[in-house]
Amino acid sequence: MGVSLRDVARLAGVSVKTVSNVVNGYAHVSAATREKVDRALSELDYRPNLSARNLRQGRTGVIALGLPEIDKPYFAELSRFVIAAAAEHRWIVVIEQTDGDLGRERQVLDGVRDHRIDGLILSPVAIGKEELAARSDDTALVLLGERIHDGPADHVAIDNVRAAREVTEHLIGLGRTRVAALGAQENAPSGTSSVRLEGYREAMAAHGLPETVVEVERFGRAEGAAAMETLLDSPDRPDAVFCFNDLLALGAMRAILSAGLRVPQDIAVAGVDDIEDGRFSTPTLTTVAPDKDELARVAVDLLKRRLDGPLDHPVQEVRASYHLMIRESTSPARP
Amino acid sequence: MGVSLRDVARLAGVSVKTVSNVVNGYAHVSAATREKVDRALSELDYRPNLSARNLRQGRTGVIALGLPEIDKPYFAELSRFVIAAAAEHRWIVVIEQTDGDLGRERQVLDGVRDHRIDGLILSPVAIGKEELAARSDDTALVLLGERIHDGPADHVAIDNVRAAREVTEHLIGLGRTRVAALGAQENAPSGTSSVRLEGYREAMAAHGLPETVVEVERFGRAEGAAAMETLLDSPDRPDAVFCFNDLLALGAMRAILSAGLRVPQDIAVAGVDDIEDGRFSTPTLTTVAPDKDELARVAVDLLKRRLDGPLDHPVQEVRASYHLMIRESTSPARP
DNA sequence: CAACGTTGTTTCAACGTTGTAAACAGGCAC
DNA sequence: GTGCCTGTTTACAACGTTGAAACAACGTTG
Repeated sequence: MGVSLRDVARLAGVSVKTVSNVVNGYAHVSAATREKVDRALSELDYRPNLSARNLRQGRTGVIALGLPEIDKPYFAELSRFVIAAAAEHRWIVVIEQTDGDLGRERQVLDGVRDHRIDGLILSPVAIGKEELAARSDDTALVLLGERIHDGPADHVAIDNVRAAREVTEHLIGLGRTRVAALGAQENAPSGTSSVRLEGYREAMAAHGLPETVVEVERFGRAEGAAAMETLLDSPDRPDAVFCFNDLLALGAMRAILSAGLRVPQDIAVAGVDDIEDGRFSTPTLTTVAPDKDELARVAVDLLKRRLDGPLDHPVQEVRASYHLMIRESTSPARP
Repeated sequence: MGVSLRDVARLAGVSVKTVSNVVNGYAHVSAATREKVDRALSELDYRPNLSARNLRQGRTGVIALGLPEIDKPYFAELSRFVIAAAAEHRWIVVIEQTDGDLGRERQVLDGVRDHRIDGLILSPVAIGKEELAARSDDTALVLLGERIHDGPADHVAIDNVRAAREVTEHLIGLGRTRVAALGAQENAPSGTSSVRLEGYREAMAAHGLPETVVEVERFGRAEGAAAMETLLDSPDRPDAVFCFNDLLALGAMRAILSAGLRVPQDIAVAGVDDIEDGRFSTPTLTTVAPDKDELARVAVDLLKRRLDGPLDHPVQEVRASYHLMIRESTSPARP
């Protein structure tokens, strides 16, 4: 193994504990001793063994971030902020991929315990609130995203219902009357889809417009394109589409353009997530932009509070901010 | 803390070591004892404390993946495969972001040691081969990507020179004669840019065509768009552009389309990386598709070999495979 | 000058695990 | 009964660290 406190102590001619005290900045160490120890420390290039420190202190300095897929742009961008926020608390971040699969989500919850990871930020897809509540493990947990509200753990997300309503209102405000929702999911009762669908419905109902809802299996470009194609073939083709995320929207735009139609002139398109692709697509994509930095920061802070504070701290629900980014895909002007 | 071997041993009425033996699948344990212990294990829901195990064994079961930015699609997609490949060896993966910054790359190399991480897969941008060679740390290291060849550590990458030459040949094969290279970098002598530039030059020289090379600061969409705009303004506007990655290419396409020109009719565009965006952009993007799964798998395997094998194992250079994905952005037919 | 507080340093034990070596039981051959 | 395998189980020590407590030296106070 590497250099231990013992080696440093031997070289400096002091006890192991004194070296430990110097390393940890303990106040009552004489200047002379401190200097001796410091010299030995740098001569041997000592690095603390975190496994040992953690064994002693019961903390590992590692948190996990459980996501469906790291290579979906939204999650990749979010990860960036989570890693940065965690670094401010001197945590490093392990990424775990669940593929939105229940078994994998359970594994992540378990694996976190195996590795004595200090806490977990999880973006759940499949797991239910009851199962989370029943979990025996007491590792700190923060939920990220829209899947579970009023659950057994701290939670941070934007107000999806309101955001979805606002996007839909925006599309209606362009004068469109056949506004479709793309991205519903049958088997996700309390998930992302259902809250966004709810917002869409509120807006459509408020304006007395008929609803058109298309379901998808997953939230990818391919699914967005396929779903859009069925919409294009329908007798009452929409003149605007609210896609439940940007990938669906990009796929949908691709399908519209491939069919020889124009965006936004023939069909306006909006999404959610504000991924970078949408800022450079042709046309650029109108979207709901969640404050990802805030989401990440709040999630990490909640974890920190949970770890430092008493275990019976009440569960927190935090709403992060967002704003509507209006771009070419819903531009009223003809570009 | 949680349940320890000691607790299980007490309940089962055996020694701590016997429980350890059962947990680790040691052969010579009588069926009766094994059953007693197993019952106690599941009754208490025992989970090994990896900090302790690691302290004992000198391994942490954690590897790090050092990348410039996790939210660049190429790296996000690569991460997915690295995490999956690592999981097969029961490793978990910490993501470290360097922002392509020398100081951050140094920190990652150091931080890895602090956390006693078993190994590091690094995609270097700024750090030099000399500095890596001089590093005192003996943590296993694998380099990923094109930055450093014949360096002090195992290395895996595709043959970038050849790939770049093939893309350029493909563009020339379309009958284009003013083929520009977009993505050169002044201050990266042995980096991604220079190998791709080399391949471009080889192809252009072989056909006696004049070179046009545009530099960029970074490999993002915005830079691709900006660089393309300068090309569009130039007196001898290119009829094809080989961009050194897909983000540059997507930005470039955006600029071309915004200027009212068509891709590929007026200007054909090709990139490198095969990120998902390029499969759904309008038009879809021709690109060099590295086998990311292979890259990740080889990197992890090299790390594994380095960890298990003797320290003086000779440095390995591995070439991963790739293929040219021809899509609409270089299609000869008029879509 | 005795009792006490402060500062600096050390000793000890413990965190949970596993490798080593040794102890132990049973069966078998002599 | 003794010796010797084989299989099973255990005691002990060690990985590197730090909290608690003890201790030594010294200065202050009544």
